Amino acid sequence: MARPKQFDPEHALDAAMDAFWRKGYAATSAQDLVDSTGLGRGSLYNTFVSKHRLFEEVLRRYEEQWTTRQEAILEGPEAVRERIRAVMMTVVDEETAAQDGRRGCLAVNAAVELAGLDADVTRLVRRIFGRVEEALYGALARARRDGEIDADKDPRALAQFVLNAMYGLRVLGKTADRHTLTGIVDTTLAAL
Amino acid sequence: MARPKQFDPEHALDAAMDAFWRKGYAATSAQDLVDSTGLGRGSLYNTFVSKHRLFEEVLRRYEEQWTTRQEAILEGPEAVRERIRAVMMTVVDEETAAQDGRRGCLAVNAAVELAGLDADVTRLVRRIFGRVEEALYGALARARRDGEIDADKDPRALAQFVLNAMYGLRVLGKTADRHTLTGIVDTTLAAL
DNA sequence: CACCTTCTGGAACGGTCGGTCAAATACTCG
DNA sequence: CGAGTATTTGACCGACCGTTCCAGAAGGTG
Repeated sequence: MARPKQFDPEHALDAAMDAFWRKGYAATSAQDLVDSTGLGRGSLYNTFVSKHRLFEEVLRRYEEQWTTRQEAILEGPEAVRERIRAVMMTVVDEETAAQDGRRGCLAVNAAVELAGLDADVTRLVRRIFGRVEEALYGALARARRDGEIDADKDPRALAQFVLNAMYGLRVLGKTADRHTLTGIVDTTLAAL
Repeated sequence: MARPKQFDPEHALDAAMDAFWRKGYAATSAQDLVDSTGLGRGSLYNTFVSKHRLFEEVLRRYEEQWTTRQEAILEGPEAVRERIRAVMMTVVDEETAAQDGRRGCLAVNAAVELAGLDADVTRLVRRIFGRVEEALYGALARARRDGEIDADKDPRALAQFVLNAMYGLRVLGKTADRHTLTGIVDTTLAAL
């Protein structure tokens, strides 16, 4: 019908995600987004409407990618504790791998920066948190039925407990060393 | 020697802390600081040099106030688990009390927004985290000597585990309800 | 009291913010 | 190949950014 886009919107979304992830929402300028995506200002606004809408889209994409990966690990055939160790260790790995700035979890960063101030972001973050909790709950409930987890433990409480520890790692990961973080993972797993 | 200040710098610092706490560093403008402190631009810059220096001063004041309070609770005469429950519940209370925007912990917010990007803030945050960990460690080491905690438990690992859970609460506190948060506190305490 | 220093309030600074727009361009379809 | 439509480019917008500056006010000191 007309001139097609010269860029891949998903690729641009990934570039924008990287920018927001490193610097946060407020500190990432329109110019930063132009630079990181390589798009012109016009194309950027023509495609993504506004900085805010772009950020929402980025969060949705993050949910799609990250949550799906966590769900896949948690639905695996290994022992629950191994599966939960695996998801927790992806967090530790992410935080300690990058030598240049540990950027944490985009959803956690967004929650800390904007929850309560921005209704749309709050809603998106709540959904991401909810999905991960649900995946943990699924794994733990199944493990309890299978006798891997004591019958007197509440899978819902355990799921929230693990989720809490994972998000703690995102915060402590900003300053703590790998040894400390793996120690926390061990202590957390021992409580299941 | 000359004209004395018409305002109390500590009071201004508290007002600035409130502004930074609610909106974060980047999203708080010089105008916001003028409005919240009630100072003129001249007085503000004459006293606090720059937005960045002011934020550092605010973080130091936060450390002084918050850390001291946590240390006081942890040095108390009650059973360790009660003392640790008390510090964790102050977090839960803070997050669920405010109807208008749960602002979290200033140090956690600063860590998530700026650690890795701002060396001065990273250093200050690391010190705050360190002091709280040390206070927890002191309480747990004493409890182990007194037989309140099993001898085969490592007080350092437990201190970091509790610290991690506290910072998780700061994140989850953005979206979770009080019942969920208290449940997490219970599960965490049961692991000591 | 006059002097000197500091503080105060607000105008003003260059720069950047998020966002818009019109002209040039490149594609599809008839 | 010409008409029509959407994308691209980058100049441009008013508002606001963090910061500076200065004229005048207000004390303490001699």
